[in-house]
Amino acid sequence: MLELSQIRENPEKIIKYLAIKNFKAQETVESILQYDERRRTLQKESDSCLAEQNNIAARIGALMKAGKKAEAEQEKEKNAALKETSRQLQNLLSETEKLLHDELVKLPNLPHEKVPAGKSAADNEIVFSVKELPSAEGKKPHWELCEKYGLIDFETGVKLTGAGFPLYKGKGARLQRALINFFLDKATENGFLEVQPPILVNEDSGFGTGQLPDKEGQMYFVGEDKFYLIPTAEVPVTNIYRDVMLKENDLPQKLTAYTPCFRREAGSYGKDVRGLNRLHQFDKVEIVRIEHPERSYEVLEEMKDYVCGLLQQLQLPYRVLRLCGGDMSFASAMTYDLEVYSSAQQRWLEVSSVSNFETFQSNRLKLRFKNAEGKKQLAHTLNGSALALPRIVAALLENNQTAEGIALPEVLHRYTGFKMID
RNA sequence: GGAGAGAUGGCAGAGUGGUUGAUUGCAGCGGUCUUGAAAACCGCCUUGGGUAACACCAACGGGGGUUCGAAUCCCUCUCUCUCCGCCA
Repeated sequence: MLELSQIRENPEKIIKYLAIKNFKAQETVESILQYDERRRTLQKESDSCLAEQNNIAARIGALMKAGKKAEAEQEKEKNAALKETSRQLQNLLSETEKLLHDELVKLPNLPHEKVPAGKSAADNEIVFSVKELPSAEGKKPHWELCEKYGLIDFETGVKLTGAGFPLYKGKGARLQRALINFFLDKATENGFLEVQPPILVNEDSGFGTGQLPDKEGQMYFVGEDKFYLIPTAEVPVTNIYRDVMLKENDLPQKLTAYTPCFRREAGSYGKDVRGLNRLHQFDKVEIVRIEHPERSYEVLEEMKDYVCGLLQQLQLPYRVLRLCGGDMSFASAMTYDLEVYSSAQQRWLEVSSVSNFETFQSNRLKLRFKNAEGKKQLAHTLNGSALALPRIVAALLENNQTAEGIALPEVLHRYTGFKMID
C-alpha cells in the first residue's frame, strides 16, 4: 500500500510511475484525493461536535454536584441533539474511510526508476546469462527420468490428491530433503535466522504481504476456520513483523524458512505444467530481510548474488533477469528473476524471484523503526527464494544425465549420501 | 469439546460511572552532583487523527449497547490462563 502522504504530495509522479507497470492510476488517484479531502473535513466537524458534547457533559457533572438539577436537565437535552448529529457524522466518516482504503489498496507499488517499461516477460532485461548452454543431444525430459529411476510417482499423487501434487520416492525423496538442508545450512551460514512458521495463515497476514484482497484465487482456503494455505513462506515470515516497532540498530533482520508452498494456479495447462514445471504443492526455502531504507537496494543486489552463488554451487547454467514493469508483481518495486536452463526441455525455468518491496508491505504491516532522531519510519522489506525445489530438481536431472545415471553436484553428496542416481 | 478466571502504556501493576490518557514501580531518555562511574535527587517518557504551530478528537483486547458522561455497567467476538475430557 502506498503512503497517503506520498500521493497527496505528488499525485502526478504516482500516475507516471504506475504507467510503467501498465497501470492506469489517474482515476484511482483522483478519487483518493477526493476521499481524503472529504475525510478530513468530516473529521474536523465530528471532532468539534464531540468536543462540545464533552464540554456539556463536564458542565452537567458540575451542576449535579452543586445540586442544580433543573439546569442539568436542560443541558442534557442539548446533548441529545448533538449526539444525533455526531452519530451521522461518524457514519459518513467511517464510510469515507472505507472508500478511501478500498481505493488505496488498488494501487500497486511504484517501480524503481531502473525498472524497464514493458508489457510482458519478453521485455525483461537480461542482466546476466551463462555463455554456453548445454546441448539437448540425447537428453530425456525430467518426467521420463523420474519414471526411469523411480524418483517421483505423479500418478499416485493424482490418486491421493490431484494433478500437481507429486509423490516423491526413494532417492527422489532423499534429494528433496538434501536440497532443503543444503539451502537452510547456507542461509544460516550467511546470518539468516532459521524459523519454522505456520503454513496456514489468517486474513490479516494475507493482507499484510499483499496477497489479499483480490488475489485470494491464488491461495487454497480453509473456509471452516478462515485460514489460507501459504503460497510462499514470505507470508508468515514477513508477518512476524506486523505491528512491530524496531529500534534502528535492530536492523537488519534476516530470516530464513523452509516451508511447503501451495498455489492453485487456476487455468494452467499444457507443457508448461508437465512434470515438475508447475505444481500445486512444492517445497521452497525463502530468505527475508527487514532493512533500513537507505540500504535496501544494496541488499537487493546482495540477495541476488547470494542466490546466484547457490546456483553456481549446484553447477546449474542460469541467467538473471530484471523484470520489466509489466511482468512485476503488485507489491514489488524491483524484482530479479533467476532462471536455470533445462537442457532436455531447452527452456529457462524460473527458480527464484528476489524483490524489494520498499515500504509497500511495511505500510500495510505497520512495520516501523525508530530512527536516529527518534522518529518513526517505515522499514523496507525484501525477500527471495533460495531456492524453490522442483525446477532445480528438473534441471539437475536433465542436465546431469549420463549413461550411468544422474551425477549429482558435489555439494549435495554429504546431504544425499549418494553421488549418483541410478 | 465442557467449566471457571482474565485481557490496562516497553514490562510489572493500580484503578469498578464524573478534570483518569489513566496512581505507582521497573526499564529508557535528559539534567544536578562526581576526576569518571555508581548512588541520590530533579525533569521527561503511549499511540493515531488533526493543526503552520497550538487547540481539539479518538484509543484501557476487537465490535456493539446503556448513560448527559464508561477503563469502570450490559451484550458479543477473539485471545490467554486454570481445571476436566480427548489426543499426535
